[in-house]
Amino acid sequence: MSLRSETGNNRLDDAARAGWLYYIAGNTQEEIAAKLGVSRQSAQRLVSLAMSEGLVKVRLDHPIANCLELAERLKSAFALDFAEVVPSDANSTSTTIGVAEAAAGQIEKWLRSPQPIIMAIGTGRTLRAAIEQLPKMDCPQHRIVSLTGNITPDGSAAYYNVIFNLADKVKARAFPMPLPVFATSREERDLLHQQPMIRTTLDLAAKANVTFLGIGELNDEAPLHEDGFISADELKALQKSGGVGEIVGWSYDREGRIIEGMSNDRVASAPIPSRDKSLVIAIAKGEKKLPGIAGAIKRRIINGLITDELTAEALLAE
Amino acid sequence: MSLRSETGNNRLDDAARAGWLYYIAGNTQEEIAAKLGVSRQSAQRLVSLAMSEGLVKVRLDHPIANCLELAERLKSAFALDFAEVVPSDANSTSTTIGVAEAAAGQIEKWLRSPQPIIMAIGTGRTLRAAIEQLPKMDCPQHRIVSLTGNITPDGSAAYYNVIFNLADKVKARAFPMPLPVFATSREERDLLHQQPMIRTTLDLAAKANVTFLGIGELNDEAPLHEDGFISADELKALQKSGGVGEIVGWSYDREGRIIEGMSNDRVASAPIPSRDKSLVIAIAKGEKKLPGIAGAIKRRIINGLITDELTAEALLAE
DNA sequence: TCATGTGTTGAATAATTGCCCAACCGTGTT
DNA sequence: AACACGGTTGGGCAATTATTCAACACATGA
Repeated sequence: MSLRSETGNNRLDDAARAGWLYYIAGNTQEEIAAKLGVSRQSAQRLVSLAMSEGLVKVRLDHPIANCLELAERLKSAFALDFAEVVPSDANSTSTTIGVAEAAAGQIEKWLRSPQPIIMAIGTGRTLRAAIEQLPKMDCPQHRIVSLTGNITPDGSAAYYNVIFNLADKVKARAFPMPLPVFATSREERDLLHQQPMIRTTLDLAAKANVTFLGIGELNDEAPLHEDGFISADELKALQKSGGVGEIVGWSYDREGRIIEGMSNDRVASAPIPSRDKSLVIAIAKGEKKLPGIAGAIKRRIINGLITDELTAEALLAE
Repeated sequence: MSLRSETGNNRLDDAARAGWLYYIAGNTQEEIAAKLGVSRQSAQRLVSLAMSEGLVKVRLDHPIANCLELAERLKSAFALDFAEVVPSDANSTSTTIGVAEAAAGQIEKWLRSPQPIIMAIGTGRTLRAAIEQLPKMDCPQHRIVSLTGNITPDGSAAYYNVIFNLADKVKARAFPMPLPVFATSREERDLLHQQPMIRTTLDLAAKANVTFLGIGELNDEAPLHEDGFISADELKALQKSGGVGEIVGWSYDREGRIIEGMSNDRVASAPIPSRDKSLVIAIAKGEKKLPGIAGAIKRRIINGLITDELTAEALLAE
């Protein structure tokens, strides 16, 4: 089917072909090998390549009773407007597996709307994993706005700022914030926010219909620190003031109170959109994020949550 | 009743859970069995249940996926024994790009067979482009037979008769038809076909294991006319009789019926090999050829097709 | 009560898949 | 020319998954 000696692009093509024959047409790898004219081992490699390159996307479409029930209980216990709970895999240490797929499902659902919507996007590893699960789409009617700056302290683009990936994949208009994630001072931040272009983006963010964001922990592996946005001293200070979690850079304590001063004075992120007029959905799971999630839902910093069974149970046990 | 439906629900629940652990979390069935507290076999059954019940949805996010699906649909809609669809490039006006490479791949695959085969070859621009894509090979075990004469009305070799190019490239024995493409009359054609050497070639063609050929349109740019095989008047007459396409010189209408009389009386080509006992694969794409392709598959003048996405969709839309 | 049909189970086994390794190929460097 | 290197290939084998089969549970209706 394919000639030898061709480029890497062709390799992905073959991988897609193999993946299709395997996962959709149900061929064995031996049959695929025959059809593609390669050895069985190569067919196996192509199939696994299709998977590892994310060409193949698996989604599970069934409301598992326990998860549904947990979601309902979460909604009623914390006055959430939206909750989704996915099964837990006790052994897995991944902080994204499962919730990323579920988040992708939700994001896709919103984007399928023919009515134009404004979707605000936070940042983080979980969100990035979710975006990766999204299929290619064509949604020119929607606008996607970033809640955070996209420039790191060293001047490079922030890796976990995923608005470009998202807008690219779904062909929607993107409104990034061409700002550092943190300004050097409150004054600079306020000044930056005065700029007309930034103003427009901030206004757009405030009008978002739905927001998807992650929750960062503020323990010693806080992503805010690991990614170089705040110093070790600042992290310590935040912890001392009771900081347990962080959303688009805004740190808060276990009661969900935004901490006054410190790094919060410098966050250049947009304010989190209204939880009265729109859905603000956090995607987060895991024991380490528990205090952060608990704080965020307590004061309705968010009003929607995608998490897993274990986390849901822990939240309800409090 | 409630008990029954409850157990059924639980079973599906477990299936969903097992499917989730398997496809999303990447557990082995043994791990799943341990987590769900069932035997490994039961876990396997749950996983396969999740799949067969459609709980698990697999998607392939790559342009090739659509092509493979279209190929399957073509096969089932038109009872084809073979179909391949390549991605369309809407910008390109080439009538060969993509399909030529795919055809080359198929031809190569057949030629790689260690068992001796007989391959019949039609004529045309698309086929020529396909042959050009072929790598050099060494296939003395195979025989390649031309379905058409190789002499133009002016006595020169027909340019789009590609059997020599092909046989040369793959070092197989070639059986051309040392005849004009069209005789001057039915009587002459029949007489020519009586010649022992031609007889042998015709017999060989009838025994072909696989045939590759192109489809010519019968609009005002009909290659049959442009290459000087039929006059403008003859073309008009064919069009008037409903002619929409032509295969190795045989003209047919939109129902795939070979047109009686006219140029068909003079075609010196071999009959198209059996579609019951062998594969007859046409390589054709493009809007202009659409009626020709549609007619040919309708009556199974061919039982295999290599085309592109747009053409495949148009064929299926009829 | 008992045959009967339906559906589930685990053991055994067959089929398929995943992985390691040595060999090989093309490329660039000394 | 010799050589190292990154990447690919197919053989061999171990792990995993699918299927078959006999046994069994259980509801149903005679």
